[in-house]
This record gives sequence, C-alpha cells and structure tokens, in this order.
Amino acid sequence: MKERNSRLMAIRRLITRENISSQEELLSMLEKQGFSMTQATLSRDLKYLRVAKMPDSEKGYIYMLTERQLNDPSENSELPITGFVSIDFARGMAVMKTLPGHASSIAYALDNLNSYEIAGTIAGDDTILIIPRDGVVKRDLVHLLKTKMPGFSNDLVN
Amino acid sequence: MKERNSRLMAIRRLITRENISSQEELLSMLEKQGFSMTQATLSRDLKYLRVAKMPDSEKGYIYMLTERQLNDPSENSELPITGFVSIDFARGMAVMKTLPGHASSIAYALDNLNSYEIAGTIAGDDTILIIPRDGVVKRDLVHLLKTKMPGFSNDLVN
DNA sequence: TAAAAAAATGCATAATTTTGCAAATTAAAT
DNA sequence: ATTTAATTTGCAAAATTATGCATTTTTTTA
Repeated sequence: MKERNSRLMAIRRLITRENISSQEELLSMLEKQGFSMTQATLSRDLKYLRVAKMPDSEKGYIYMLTERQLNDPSENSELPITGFVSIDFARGMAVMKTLPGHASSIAYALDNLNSYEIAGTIAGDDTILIIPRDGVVKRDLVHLLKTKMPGFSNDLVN
Repeated sequence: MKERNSRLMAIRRLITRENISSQEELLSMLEKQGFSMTQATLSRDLKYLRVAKMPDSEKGYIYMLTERQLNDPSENSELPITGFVSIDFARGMAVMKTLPGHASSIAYALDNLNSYEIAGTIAGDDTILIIPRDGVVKRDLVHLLKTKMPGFSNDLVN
C-alpha cells in the first residue's frame, strides 16, 4: 500500500533529522504529518526498518538508522576501468585508491553508471571518495562493482 | 571498583561474540561467569557502554556495540608539514584547511603515515577531507596529528 | 582515620516496547 | 466480479527496559 511506504519514508526522515527518544514521541510527530496509526504498528515499522535504539548523552536514548540491504537487479553493463588499486570502507563511504592520476577518470566512469547506490564521487589524484546513498551498505557497493567493473576482485577490498 | 570494570568488559565481550536479545539473557550469561547483579544494574551498564538494541532477522532483536576503540601504539615519527592552517570535525570526518596550493602535498604526507586511523584523504587546493576509519574519533585523530605533526596545536582545532 | 562526597546498586515500579490474535484491508487468482 | 490468499493493523496484554529513591560501598578530603 502507498500509505505504508510513505509512512516508512517519513519515519526514516524523522529519525535522521531529529533525536527521538520514544515511539510515542515519534508517533505524535507522524500524526502531525497526517499519518494515523498506533504505537504497535510503529513498533513493527521500526523493526522492519531495522531502526536501533541507542543510549545518548543528552536525550537518554534515541533512535537511529542502521544499515539496510536492498538493491537493483539490473546487472552487467561493463565498464572499462583501469588503474584501480583497492577499496576501503569507512564512515559508510568507500575510499577507492587508484594509480596516480587515474582517480578522476575512474570517478567519471563511476558517475556514469548512474547507479542508485552511488550518490556521488569526489576524486583527487589517486583517491576517490564514493558517497553511497543512505541505506546502501558495503556489500551492496561491492556487488555493484563486481558486476559493473571487469577485473574487480574481492582481494582488493579491505 | 574492580568488579564493575571487569563486568563492563565481560558485557562488551559477550555482546560482540553472541547474539543476545534481552537483558535477562545477558544477565544469566554474566551469572554463569560469576557476576552477581540485577537487571537494573545491567540496564545502567548498557546505557553507560552505549550499547544499542537493533532488530535482527534471526533473533528478533539483538544488542550491539556502537562506537569505537582506540589506538596509538607507535609514537613520534615526525612529519615535516608546512602550510597547515586549521582543522574541523564534522560528520565523523575531518576537514583540514591549508595555505592555497598546499593541500595535496600535505594529503600525500598524511597518506604516507600509513596510520590505522586514516582510511584515506581527498585533497582540493586548500582543503583536505580526511576520512577516519570507523570507530576512530576526533580525539584519536587529534592525538595522531599531535604526535606526528610538528607544530600541530590544539588552537588550530575547531 | 574520621567525616564528607561521590558512585554504584537493589528494590519496586513506572515507562516503553513487543506480540498473539482476530479483524480489516489489499492483492491475486479463478 | 467473487473468492482466496496475503498483508497490514488495532487491541489488549505480556515482555522488556528504565528509573526514583533509599541504602551500601568506594573514593576524597581534611
């Protein structure tokens, strides 16, 4: 149903933007946005969204998004990439190392994949910062690269 | 007290090694290890440790550690850096300002520290984005820079 | 080392979250 | 268009977690 989906989106949005410490609190925020539901449903939504509750120094406890999993089944479209060295994951982002001078061309190619997973890239001389969309995890990105990038091997993933 | 500390350690250990879904469950595990306490105390311990509870596909809900560990075994190896201006922290990352044109050389030097704390850097003309590894916090990075970068002062940290 | 301050803990209970079950709504199949 | 299967939801109650307060234990201070 459409209602449920937009509600789930709204929940994610609220959780990232506000520090919410209870389901009742979140519930009233949702109601202000026009959603009507019970706390029980919200509990199930949070479970579905894999939202975690963690201690917070100022608010006591707050909800926060954790990692997700999902992705597009569009496979193989080949991407001629040379100069790739290795890739690291940190801060929910990927740091790709390339041969000196190769960063921008590879970044350009990555951008042109127009893949959902990648929100954007920034290239230096031999390093590319890949910013994945919210909810996209390491595995999603590895999967993407594996299918789109000839010669990409797990051995190069740190 | 010593008891409390070893208990906190034990809790962290158990949480990383097992998938625990309730405080009662964790409590009985702790009792098997010789700790005696009530659920109330455990609740406070988890809060102190900033342990989050998140939905899990197999166990329903599980506890998990959030932030960090620290590090810094190797000290002082000096790094001749000039052109450094200031550093800011945001989004779990560091944004370093340099004199115009100095960014890439400093970034290069930082890369060559091959320090665990830094996953990678991206340099523009007078700005460097430093991406710390997961778990590495501001203090860790400041410590690293203080020990490796002559002339690095707290005054330059925003 | 006695006194004072701070920290930790248990108890009981409040607050919050999860869930079984039945009803309602939506999607699929005939 | 009906019937059937699947999904979603509310309700009420169970399960789980957090916390105020008094007490004990530990640490500091004089």
